[in-house]
Amino acid sequence: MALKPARALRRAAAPDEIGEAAAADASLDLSALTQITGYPLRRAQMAVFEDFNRRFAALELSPAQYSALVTIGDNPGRKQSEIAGALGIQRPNFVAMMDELERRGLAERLRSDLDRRSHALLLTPAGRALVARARAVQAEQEEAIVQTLGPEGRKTLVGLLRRLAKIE
Amino acid sequence: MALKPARALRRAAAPDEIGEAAAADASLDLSALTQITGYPLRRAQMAVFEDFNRRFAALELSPAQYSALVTIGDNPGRKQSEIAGALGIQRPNFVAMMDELERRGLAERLRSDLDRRSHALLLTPAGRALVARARAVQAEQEEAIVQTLGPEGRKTLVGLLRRLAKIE
DNA sequence: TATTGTTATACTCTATAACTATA
DNA sequence: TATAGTTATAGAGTATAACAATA
Repeated sequence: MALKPARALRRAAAPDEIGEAAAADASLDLSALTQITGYPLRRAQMAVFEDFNRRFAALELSPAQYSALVTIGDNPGRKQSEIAGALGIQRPNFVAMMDELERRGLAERLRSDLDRRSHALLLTPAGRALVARARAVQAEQEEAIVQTLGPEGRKTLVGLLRRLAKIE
Repeated sequence: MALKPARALRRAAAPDEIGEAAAADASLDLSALTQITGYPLRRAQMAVFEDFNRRFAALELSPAQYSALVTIGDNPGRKQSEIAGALGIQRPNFVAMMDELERRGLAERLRSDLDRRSHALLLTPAGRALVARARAVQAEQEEAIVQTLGPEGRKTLVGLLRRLAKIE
């Protein structure tokens, strides 16, 4: 279903903005991990996604659902397998997500006339309205990251991550 | 494509940077996702962990197991709950991991005399030998990242990720 | 009463094989 | 034969409640 409400609500009393996990035992030596790329990469991803879930609890959108709706909205009429493939989601796993988005009246599948095997994906008016609200919430998270890293830091980070993920 | 070709061919031109989407379908517009932090952060984490798994297949070590062994080795005698907490792993989930590391003769649990509820964690000689080999493999992955981002790029990335994850 | 390790459990994510209907 | 969508399923990963032993 939606996200994990318990998990999102659990962090309601957290003091800071974005995650703060491993500080429990400051006397522990984690230097061998914090110096390599993979460990802070994983921790940062967890922190940002946790923050995302908290901000998007009211809209009931997971990161994957947000990425799907935005991609459908920017690429209307594309095949289901094209959307899934672009997002790195296995085709079988994308079926349940589309079922849910369709059930909530946010997106729809239209059978193509040219190739009746495929489904053309579109946003509904309600889906477009939700995406508009969601983009505004997302902009707030991005602004929070700017507060932490500075505008240049954020931009540098995104560029380095894109090169590392080979998505540009 | 089939129903409304005009809309299907529409391209939302990215105002900011490059919009040339991911590898699978180069014509898909993912610019709304690649410009925000969360999406490339997730994709980069997936790519780095996939590369980690390939490199560590021979040693049969997952990223989580590597982090546990390194942390135990750098903090011998610590309580099981301290190691788990420092790594952001729930205590119940750490039990099975320790069972496996112990079964493979890499780590051991010693009952503390001071507080007989707790287990002090240590590496075995075999565990220390494996960690030494694993650190060398890890250094190779880090060098591959330097090849992609440059030495300065890698260092900058790790620093930004640490600040974002609030670990230090 | 609180804490440590543990068991049991459940829910999400992800990966693969195989089916159907089309091509 | 091959492809798009689907079903079924299995495996990780991660979350919480509750229990026994110990403090």
